[in-house]
Amino acid sequence: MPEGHTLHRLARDLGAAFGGQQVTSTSPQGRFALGAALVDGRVLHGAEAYGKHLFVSFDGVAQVVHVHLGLYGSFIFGDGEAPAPAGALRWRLATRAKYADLRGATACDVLDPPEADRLRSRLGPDPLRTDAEPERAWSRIRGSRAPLATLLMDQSVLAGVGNVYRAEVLFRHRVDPFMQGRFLKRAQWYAMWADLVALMAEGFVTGQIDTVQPEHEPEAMDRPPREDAHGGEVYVYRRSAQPCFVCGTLVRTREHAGRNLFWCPRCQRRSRRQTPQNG
DNA sequence: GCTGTATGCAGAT
DNA sequence: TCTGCCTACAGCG
Repeated sequence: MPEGHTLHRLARDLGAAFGGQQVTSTSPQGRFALGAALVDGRVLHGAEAYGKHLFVSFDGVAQVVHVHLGLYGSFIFGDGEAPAPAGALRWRLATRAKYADLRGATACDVLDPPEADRLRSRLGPDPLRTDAEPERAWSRIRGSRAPLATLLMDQSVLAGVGNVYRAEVLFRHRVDPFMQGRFLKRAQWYAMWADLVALMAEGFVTGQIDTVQPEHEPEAMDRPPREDAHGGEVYVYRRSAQPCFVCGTLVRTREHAGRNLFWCPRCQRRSRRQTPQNG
């Protein structure tokens, strides 16, 4: 479930499991053989997330290992001796006591410091980082004719927000996903930012995306158990054609820039003042 | 066993 | 706007 909170959890877990320890680093699948060998036998110095990107550093090596999970990637942690590698195992970090297996990642490569800087500099502010500057995102949004649904998923505007948090934060602020960025008010943006900071911090702690306020929780009896990968209760994400928890209108979905977008057409109706002159 | 789907993104067109 | 890519799993026949 790789939105930003997942990567920050991963960074924390990698640091806790291997920080300050000498690790073996291998790529049984072979696709990351050179990179894995570069840090094999080194002491893992630390792991840090920027948006959906993970950077792992090692003592005595200037380069960092960069991981992006993409849609399918996962890091699985285990205790004890690692089992014999099976399937497409991109990267394995291990000590005698623990191991971590990376599969399916879009990116797992070695970056030298300038490359890592370049990557980080093209990312917008990350709500889970204390060094984030939400004004940078605002400066991109305020003049933009692109719809908010596009802007919130653009990692150069805002880093770490994915399809679930996008849908949920727009709903929680009753904002029409198709409204152009230039019609969003500054106060609205800062309220959404503060909300993302809080929601994603909670996601970081719990490992779930849970966005529904207690007063909107549906009756437990009426609710099928949720098996979705995001794990928590959400207002609109993947709830198409189900009644909105707030107004009962059926949640809508539409493909937008190659991704599924979900919203409540009543709660997130465009106000007259937000409507562009040309329609 | 096959098909569809998924919390993502880069590169080509 | 499109295609490709990486993996796992549910649902289906």
